[in-house]
Amino acid sequence: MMTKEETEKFKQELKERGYKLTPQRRAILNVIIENEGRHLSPEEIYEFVKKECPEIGLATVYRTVQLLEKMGVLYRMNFDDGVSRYELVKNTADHQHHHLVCLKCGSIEEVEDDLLEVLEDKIAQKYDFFIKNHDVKFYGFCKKCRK
Amino acid sequence: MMTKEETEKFKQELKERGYKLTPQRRAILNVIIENEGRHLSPEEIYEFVKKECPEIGLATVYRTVQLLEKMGVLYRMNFDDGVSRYELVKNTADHQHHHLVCLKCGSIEEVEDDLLEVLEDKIAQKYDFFIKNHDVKFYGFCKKCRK
DNA sequence: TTAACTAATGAAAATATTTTTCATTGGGGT
DNA sequence: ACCCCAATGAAAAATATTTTCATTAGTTAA
Ligand SMILES: [Zn+2]
Ligand SMILES: [Zn+2]
Ligand SMILES: [Zn+2]
Ligand SMILES: [Zn+2]
Repeated sequence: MMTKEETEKFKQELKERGYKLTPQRRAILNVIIENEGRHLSPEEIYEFVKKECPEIGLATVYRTVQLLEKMGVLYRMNFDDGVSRYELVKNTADHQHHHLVCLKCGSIEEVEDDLLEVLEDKIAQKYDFFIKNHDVKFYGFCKKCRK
Repeated sequence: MMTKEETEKFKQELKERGYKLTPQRRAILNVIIENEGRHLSPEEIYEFVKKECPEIGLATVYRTVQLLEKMGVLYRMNFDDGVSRYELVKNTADHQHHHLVCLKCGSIEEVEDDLLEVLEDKIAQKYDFFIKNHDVKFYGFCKKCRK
């Protein structure tokens, strides 16, 4: 659950862009914060948020995650399972972290280490391409599934 | 256009798995080969292949690219533009190459250098995860769009 | 506090991509 | 040439997402 100060900060950020703080938006952001690390889909967020906000519509969830993405609060990701998934942007790192996707059990693990500076510098030079962010997934088999 | 030998090889690979060589499959693979580097979607493949095979159905294109993916001939990729895109698996490298995606013009450039061995070794150790392949996209601005 | 303005909402319809169904065709082995 | 069953095209269905629209409700300023 967001603290009063966090809610106030969120309200401010919305206001700056001409948006309003609604109970639905607060509830959706709460669900995402409370499930940090889970990479929820709109449908999954909807199921959680209905507990708090039973009258909410799925379209509002879609609209809100898109809004939060535009505001830089969320990242949208695609793990090739047919749905978009969202996670909080960590303001500690300027680039998105990497993901380990298990081909057997589908688990998604986060990788702290970035370690792409060398490669990115090389690419920037060789291809004359300014890199703003990256999307790095490693597919393979997790510890559990290799036993 | 595939040579007679390439077609024969394709037919063999199909046969090994109990599949048949149809004019549709040949035409679809031809389109993909002739557009190497273009990352075509099923709909785009369909438009090309209709010139050769006007009676073909879109469902056959979908079925065929999935078959070719299962056979290890194609990779399916997602550039977040709402469609799947396919490209030939290059049998020179064991891992898929990286892509530079321009956030302005949408162009997709391929990166020869892999340079992920160090990172992958580190991940394999630290996270006890066996890496089979990766999906690496760099988002940013291409040379042309930075002018 | 109230009134006014307009953004946001829920429900339903629409859209877009992909998959499935099913009757028919045709590849490939005999 | 014949048979078997995999493959096909067309249409329907399934799935995820977006849009429409009438109504509700934040926010601001009188
Ligand atoms: Zn696993
Ligand atoms: Zn993550
Ligand atoms: Zn560009
Ligand atoms: Zn490529």
